[in-house]
Amino acid sequence: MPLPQTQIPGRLQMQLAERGIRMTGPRRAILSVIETATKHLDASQILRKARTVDESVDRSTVYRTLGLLKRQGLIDELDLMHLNGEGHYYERKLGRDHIHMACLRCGKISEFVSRTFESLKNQLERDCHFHILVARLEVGGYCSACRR
Amino acid sequence: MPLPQTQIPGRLQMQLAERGIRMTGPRRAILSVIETATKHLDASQILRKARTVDESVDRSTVYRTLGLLKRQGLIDELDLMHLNGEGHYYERKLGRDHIHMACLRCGKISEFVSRTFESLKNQLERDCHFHILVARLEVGGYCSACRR
DNA sequence: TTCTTATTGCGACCGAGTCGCAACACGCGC
DNA sequence: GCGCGTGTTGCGACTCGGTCGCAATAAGAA
Ligand SMILES: [Mn+2]
Ligand SMILES: [Mn+2]
Ligand SMILES: [Zn+2]
Ligand SMILES: [Zn+2]
Repeated sequence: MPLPQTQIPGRLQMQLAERGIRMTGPRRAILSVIETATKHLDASQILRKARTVDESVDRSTVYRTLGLLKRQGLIDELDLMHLNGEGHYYERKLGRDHIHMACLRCGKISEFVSRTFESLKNQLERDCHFHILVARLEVGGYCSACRR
Repeated sequence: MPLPQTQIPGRLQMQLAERGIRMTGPRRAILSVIETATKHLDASQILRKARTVDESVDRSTVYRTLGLLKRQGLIDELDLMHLNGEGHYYERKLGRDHIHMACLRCGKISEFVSRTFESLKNQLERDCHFHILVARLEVGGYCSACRR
């Protein structure tokens, strides 16, 4: 069996280590895929890419790892308006939340960071006495290019 | 075959009529279920309730009708954080959008109307030149009773 | 190195949602 | 009220995203 390629442990790997969570070959492969992703990936895309690193990774391991990362609050799960089928998309959670806009005509996904969004969440926590762990704002409509 | 029970045509039924969309028995059953719902229903709950009005309604007709109502912008589709399985929930779209909060411990769903949310949407339309047709803000966390 | 325990691959499974098709019924024009 | 064309329906088969139980395996603490 080939050595797992020595790679600088990414942030995700470190964050799991800090929490005392066991690190394995398949996990390293999946984490690196998520960490180096340049767009929102669904589970089957993550699987395919992870397999180019570790041939033997199984579909269920991908789902189990995504479940782990969700529970740890390290990734977000998105619908992106279910533009293509019923699947979900995943992305690393970074400092500030962002809004996702999906164009219903061309399918383009754009992102937007907003101070107002932060205020809205604060208002919610205050007025509703609700402790927010995840907040997902997804919008569907027409992007600047497709709108007329 | 029994006459479809004569019922005052609800708002949804009227809105479809205005748009010149054909009205049928199964549709009337499904619309009335959605219109009289007191909580967020998923497709199988809608089916079950619709069948108490019209025994013969089929699962696929429910999905087709939900698709129609979505395309017409008359209902919203919700994840409610997928607290139970992967299904979606539906509710009539009324005047002002509202936010959904799902308690990850007790499962309670609460709703909240916010002026800030409206401003946020306006800001988005202005700053991103994006024409919003649907906006879904869903929040997961702990409700006032479960938080400590 | 040993030992415990978490994790994995596998295969079978489940449930949500879709689709093609032939039968049906809505509602328009007569 | 009576046809007729077209939109809608029920049905059954299917796809696809995601889950689960289990025996084999590998982490990592001691
Ligand atoms: Mn994003
Ligand atoms: Mn969803
Ligand atoms: Zn577009
Ligand atoms: Zn609660």
